[in-house]
Amino acid sequence: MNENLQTPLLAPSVVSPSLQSDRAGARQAAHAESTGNSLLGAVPRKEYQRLLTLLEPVTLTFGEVLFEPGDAIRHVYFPGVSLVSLLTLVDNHLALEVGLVGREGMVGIPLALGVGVSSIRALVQGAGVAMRMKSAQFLKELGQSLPLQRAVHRYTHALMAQIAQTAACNRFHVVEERLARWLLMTRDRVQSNDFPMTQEFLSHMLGVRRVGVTKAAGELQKRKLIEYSRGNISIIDQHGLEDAACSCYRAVRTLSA
Amino acid sequence: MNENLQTPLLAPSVVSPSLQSDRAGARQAAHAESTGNSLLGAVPRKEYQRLLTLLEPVTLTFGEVLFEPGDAIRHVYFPGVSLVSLLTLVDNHLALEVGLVGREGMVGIPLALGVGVSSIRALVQGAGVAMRMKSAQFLKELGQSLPLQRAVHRYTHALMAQIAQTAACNRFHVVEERLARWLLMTRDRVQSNDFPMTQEFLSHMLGVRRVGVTKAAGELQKRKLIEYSRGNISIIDQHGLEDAACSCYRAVRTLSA
DNA sequence: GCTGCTCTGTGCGTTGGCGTACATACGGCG
DNA sequence: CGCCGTATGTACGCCAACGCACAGAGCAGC
Repeated sequence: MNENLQTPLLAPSVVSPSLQSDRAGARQAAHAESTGNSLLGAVPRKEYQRLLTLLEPVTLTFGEVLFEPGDAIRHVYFPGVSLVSLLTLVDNHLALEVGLVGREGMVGIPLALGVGVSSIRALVQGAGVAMRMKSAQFLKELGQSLPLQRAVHRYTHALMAQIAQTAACNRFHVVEERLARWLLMTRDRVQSNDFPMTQEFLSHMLGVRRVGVTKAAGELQKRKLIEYSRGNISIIDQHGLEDAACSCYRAVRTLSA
Repeated sequence: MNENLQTPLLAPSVVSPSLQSDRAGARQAAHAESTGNSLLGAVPRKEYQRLLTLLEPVTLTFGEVLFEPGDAIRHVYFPGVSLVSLLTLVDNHLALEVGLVGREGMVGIPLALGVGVSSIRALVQGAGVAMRMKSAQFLKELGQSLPLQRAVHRYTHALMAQIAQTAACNRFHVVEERLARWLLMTRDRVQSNDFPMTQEFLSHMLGVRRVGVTKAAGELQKRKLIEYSRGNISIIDQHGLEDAACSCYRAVRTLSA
């Protein structure tokens, strides 16, 4: 697999007006800035401060695998400016992304459901910072903090909805629509209009051939919705891209709001 | 849509030896017999008795919709000898099954995650009996009973895994393999080798054309794995069918165990 | 400035599933 | 017994995506 995506995804110094008006932005409490994670940001300041003492900042590097199917979950991760893909493996070699976790969520949901073993692969797809907590401590905190429990449960539901929507999307929509959707979802999570991303990598996420991505991306570029070259993609027409994406994009965003 | 499936799915008077040795059977507590639901069966007898007083037996009829996307969840359902499909809708007309709930689970998981609105359609696919509880009472019980909470959480995880696996399955496997898998999963839940089922209906579950099902089912019949005629399907070679199914069948069964 | 690697683009033939249309077969009901 | 509705089967052209193979193109390092 290529390794050219190890460059961290940097938060843009200037956030576009349209991003600021996004629901995700509105939901994020001000005190979340020290972690960058808005799920943690949803708990009251006092408890948040306590959680902070248990959280360890880590740098996630591109291609890093947090869990494989069958692995014990040792830590839960709260991405800041980083991005983690949840992949289902099938037949021991094919992979398909079923979920995308950024600052709005956490990695390690099964633990919150009393299951200590991952059934999917969690792959770092955008390098950057995250906070993590030992599983045992997380469980303890979860038992003591109702707000944390609520936030985690709420996110669990959003993730389930996302996975279900993705399932249907993969069945009914063509590559070009799905690619557009994926780029938009990634953009929402890294809050930047350009990010490192090869077609090879995209092909694994979408579960198609690399040439399928080449064709779809070429078409989007021809229509002046995106630009890309050698592992970097820029969204240049967000609204146009939303029109090019399937309805699943707006559907999932509504559910997560 | 056809209506010939309103015949209740009857539990066979004689359960085959292979079914008895299934993990699902082993997990089911004896006192669950009054509801037929093994999720409820996982809570201790004492609490179970209390839950019983709050549960109302209902008969689910084929084609009945328990929730549509956006609906408030008024009751949670614990199927006995009945079967509920969870469908994701896309573009307002296409539907795809992402989950299948039988006696091993419950319908209305979002409620347990603090979300009172369904994001999917829950469609009765096999008529029969179920128990239901008012949402408010369910939430109250959930807050008071750790064993119930554990059982629900555990099932939530299994359902998520099932949905994720289904997503990949729909992407990578051909209709014939998916059909075989679906028949086996249904069999596990109704605990019978034959059940009413039209190809038209199957096509909606698998998200393919009816003729696609005709072709795949014809092939399976030619190979003497199943038999069918006018809305009834019989599995005549379970092991052969398991070989014909994709690996997802065994994968999901392992996860749910 | 050349070499080498990675990323991207193109060109086959193949295929699984699609949309549509129509043809047969079973079974209940009058 | 014959009719009719539903279930199932067959046929045809079409297309998105497949697997495979190889050709340019940009960037890095020596």
